[in-house]
Amino acid sequence: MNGFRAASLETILAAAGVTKGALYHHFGSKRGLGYAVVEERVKPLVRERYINPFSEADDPTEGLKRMGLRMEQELSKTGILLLGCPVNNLVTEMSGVDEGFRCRLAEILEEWKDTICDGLRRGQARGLVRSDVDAAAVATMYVASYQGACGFAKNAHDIEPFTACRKVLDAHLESLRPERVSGPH
Amino acid sequence: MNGFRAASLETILAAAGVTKGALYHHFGSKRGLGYAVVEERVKPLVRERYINPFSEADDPTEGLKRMGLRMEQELSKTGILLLGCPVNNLVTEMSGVDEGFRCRLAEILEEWKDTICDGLRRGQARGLVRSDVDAAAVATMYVASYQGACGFAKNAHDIEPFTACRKVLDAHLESLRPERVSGPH
DNA sequence: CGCATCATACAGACTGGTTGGTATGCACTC
DNA sequence: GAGTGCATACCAACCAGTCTGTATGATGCG
Repeated sequence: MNGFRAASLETILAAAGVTKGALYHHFGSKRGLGYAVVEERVKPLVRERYINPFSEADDPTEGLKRMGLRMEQELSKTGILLLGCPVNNLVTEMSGVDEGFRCRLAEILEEWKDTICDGLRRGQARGLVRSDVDAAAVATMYVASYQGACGFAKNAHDIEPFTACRKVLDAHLESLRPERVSGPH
Repeated sequence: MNGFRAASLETILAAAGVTKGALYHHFGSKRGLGYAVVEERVKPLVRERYINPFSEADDPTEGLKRMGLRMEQELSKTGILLLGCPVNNLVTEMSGVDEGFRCRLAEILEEWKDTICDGLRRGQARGLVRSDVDAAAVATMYVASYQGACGFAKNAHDIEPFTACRKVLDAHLESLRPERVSGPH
């Protein structure tokens, strides 16, 4: 809710039930704790919740649709909508002021994008996706759009903008499918 | 760079060349200054730079393309990329902790979305846009996607993700055009 | 006109509270 | 007894906001 910098260390300590000594013994600084959270919590979370399920999907088109749906379900949980996407939050707050955060977040976004890109390319090879689509660009667009949609919904205090965005993106995915080469319309 | 809360009042004061007395005389609080900035700077900026040019465009499809291009040009100016989109920045930082900010930002996003929505509907009436597209949803998606693309590019320290995103969105716009009813392929 | 009165528009020192970080000390293990 | 893992008191820095003082200009009045 408060972001990294406005979050009081004392509050974090109290919530975690540890003392300042323990924290500085293990992490060295507030920043060190932040890095660890990104590496050991946020990154695995994105992997497990969005990246891996997409990788395992048979059809990248369906995989992307399910990714959007999954995110919407997550945001629909009580309280989560108001918190927003942790990646988007940290990107906005920290990428301009701390290289350590920026690089760690870039790793997450890149891995996310690359996985989608690979999936689309495999889809192209198997004739599930039109061969003239720029897989990398589409992958970038999907990651960016869903980040933006999270922000929009967060500010609206309403999941509706996210849903609207997802529907348009789902429709767009259909337009990436190859047209039937033969057969009746 | 620092966001609203981490920005020191003293620094703002020094940069603006005014004193604390003057600020508190006119704005009452730091928050009051923030509200004024959103209302009197950010909102007009979004209007003049993105909303109005789109309204004046003849073809909503072309209008949206130019909107993306305009945003990309803006982000390409030295230093701006690292700052990111002020609307996106404030949404992420403030919408969860301050209703005043949230409402003012929601006004901007809504006006932006509504203008695009109206443009698309007029386009539909004139046969420039397929009648089966959900204008409101598409409008929401465009605003959200460009916000997200700004964040992605900001974190990458590179305009490329924005460009990629814009190209896919431009291609998507073409798919919103009605298919030719008659004539040779 | 000349002077008093008052409101506005600041200037800047000051304050109470909070922050991240540190120094010291203690318990426990090897 | 040396080292590790922590607890806690403490600190300097910084913050938004307040308070007092003052310069300036308008207004009223004799």
